[in-house]
Amino acid sequence: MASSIVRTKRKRKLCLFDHSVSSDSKRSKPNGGGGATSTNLDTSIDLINNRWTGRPYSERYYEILEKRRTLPVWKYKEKFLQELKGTQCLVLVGETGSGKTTQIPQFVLEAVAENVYPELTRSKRKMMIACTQPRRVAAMSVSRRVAEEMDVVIGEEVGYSIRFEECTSGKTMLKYLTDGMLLREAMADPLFERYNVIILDEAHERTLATDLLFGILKEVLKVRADLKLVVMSATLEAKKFRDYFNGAPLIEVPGRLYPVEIMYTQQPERDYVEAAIRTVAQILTCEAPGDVLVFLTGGEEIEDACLKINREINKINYQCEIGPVKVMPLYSTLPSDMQQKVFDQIPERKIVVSTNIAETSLTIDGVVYVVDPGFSKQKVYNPRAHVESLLVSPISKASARQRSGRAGRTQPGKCFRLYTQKSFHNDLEQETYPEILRSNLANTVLTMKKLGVEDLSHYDFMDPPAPETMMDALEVLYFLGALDEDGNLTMVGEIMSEFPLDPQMSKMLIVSPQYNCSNEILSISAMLSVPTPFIRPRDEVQEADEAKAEFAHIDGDHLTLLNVYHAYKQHNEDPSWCYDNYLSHKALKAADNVRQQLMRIMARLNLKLCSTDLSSPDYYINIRKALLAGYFRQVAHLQRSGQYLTRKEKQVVHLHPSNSLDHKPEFVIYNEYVLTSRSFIRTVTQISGEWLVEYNI
DNA sequence: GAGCACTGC
Repeated sequence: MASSIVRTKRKRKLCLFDHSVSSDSKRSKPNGGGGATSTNLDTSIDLINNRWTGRPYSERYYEILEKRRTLPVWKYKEKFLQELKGTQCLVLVGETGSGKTTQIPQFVLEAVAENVYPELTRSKRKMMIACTQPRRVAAMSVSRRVAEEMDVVIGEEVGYSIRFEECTSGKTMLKYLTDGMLLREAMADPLFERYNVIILDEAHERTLATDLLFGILKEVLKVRADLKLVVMSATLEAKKFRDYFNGAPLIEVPGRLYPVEIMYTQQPERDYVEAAIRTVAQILTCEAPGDVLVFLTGGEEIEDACLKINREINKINYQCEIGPVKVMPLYSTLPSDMQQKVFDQIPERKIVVSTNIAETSLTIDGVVYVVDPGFSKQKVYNPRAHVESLLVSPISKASARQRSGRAGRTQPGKCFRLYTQKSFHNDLEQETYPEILRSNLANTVLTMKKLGVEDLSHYDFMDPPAPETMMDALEVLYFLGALDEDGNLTMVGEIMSEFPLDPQMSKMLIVSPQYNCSNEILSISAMLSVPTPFIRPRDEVQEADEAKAEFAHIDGDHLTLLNVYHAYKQHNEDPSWCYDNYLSHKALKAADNVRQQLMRIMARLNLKLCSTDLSSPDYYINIRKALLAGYFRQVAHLQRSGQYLTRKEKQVVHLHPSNSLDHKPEFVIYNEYVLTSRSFIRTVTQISGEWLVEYNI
């Protein structure tokens, strides 16, 4: 993989964006038919024909139905439907394997169709049920499964809606969607008028979107008697949900997992990675066959641990035969084909060393042993320093239970917790802190304002964020011109809320036509919205850095990213070109996708798509000025000492070594502040001190 | 001269 393949010259520009803009109005419209509800009161009457399609049921339908009936949640069907009769809001606790995600929405759909809840169908509203999921893959795969169970075509009666993909039609009665998507819909439809029942699934995960939906829906229920809400959760925190929703009835459904034996260490471990490796060795030598899942905190740590585990295995193999073993890393930034390997059926015994991704997002069947050192990287927000950072922190009890459950999916298993039982009981928090308490809330506050929340200080959050965090968010929005002195949304704020981006980035996009560089700012925004495209394999560090240098722009990383995007388009999005240049095709494809979405929004808002002439000396100057228009609060100033100070908080920071600058400019804007071995500012671009004057900073 | 858990719009 010689870096000489790279032909793109530094500062090379391309004009790629003269093609016309397509319209964004692809949202499905309800069909004019109105009441799609059947009044068939007895489900057993029509055993031959599918009530939704009128077509005869397939054989497969009956096969699946047999299996569905054995799910724990089926025993609670009548009780659930009955309880829902007397209430607007209901909480259901169902642990892994209860079948709640696939079955409950179907129960609700049937009951509504049979007019069990006349209050819901009194209006002329078309029947529609929403079920939210925190993750896109889940929304998609669960809806596919449910369509199969109902013997209908996906996208017709049952569909899904996720970012970049709408799979619904006028016929759709049951829609799975991400919680973020439902929040987006609420912006245009604040009373959720297209739905009669909303189901918030995986509520225990407490994503930012779910937490916001809690508050909004609680209000909406007051004014919409023809709406019901079902909150589904996997943990005991459900009691908290019940209290929050004014004592809503609570139903508990058992899960279905094989028993998992929990082992604790006698003494606290000093080095959790070392302890994890030792535990794996013990499992291989002392325990019955079965795949092993080890939880660690990050990609680098995982790659390291994989090497060491392999070394251990070689040592053990000297002494005794333990059979073929395969060690596999798993983390989100791992290339997809490598990720896929953990799902392959292989003759060797699998040892998967994974981040939290295997705790909720991915399920690996066949795991019998789980090794849980009790840590994960978590986002924390410091409102004083205005920074989000990642810290290795102890997990919660709920998280520990979820991890151990991964050992009991196909047979009884064992979980080795690398901490003491006492520590589990005394030191671990009950639940992971909800995301809303760990985030910068600028975007959240903008969303709330758009949704019409006027008094943020008295908003009914399940867990209210720190007042400082809210103040900080209000301040950012005020300085960006999204809010006026009274905290009301301005015209600019309205426009900003249309973008699925942080407010700074939305602002930079909105003003970019004034700097005659919206095409370029679109590309940069898209690139900043995806993980870094630069791949740096540990044994090819030098080659990778050389490849990256071919794209480097001496004025800064934002412009380097622009060069990469342009080169990617120039090479027709060729995956092998990406590979040869140490670029992630996955990341670049994602950026291209984001860019298209942003471009459609720009067009819808009549924001001009334009570029400064490539040969003009202002080409890059305009781009840098537009960057500053969004990120003027993230400026660092070079001191005589050679250090940088952030302009606002006066924090000592250092340029991240990954930067592409060839010198230390007096002023830089930065995209990210990262707290690791030192305080770094990452993704930095040089700006001129004179440009700062108009921002009063 | 380091090293970005994981989602989501």
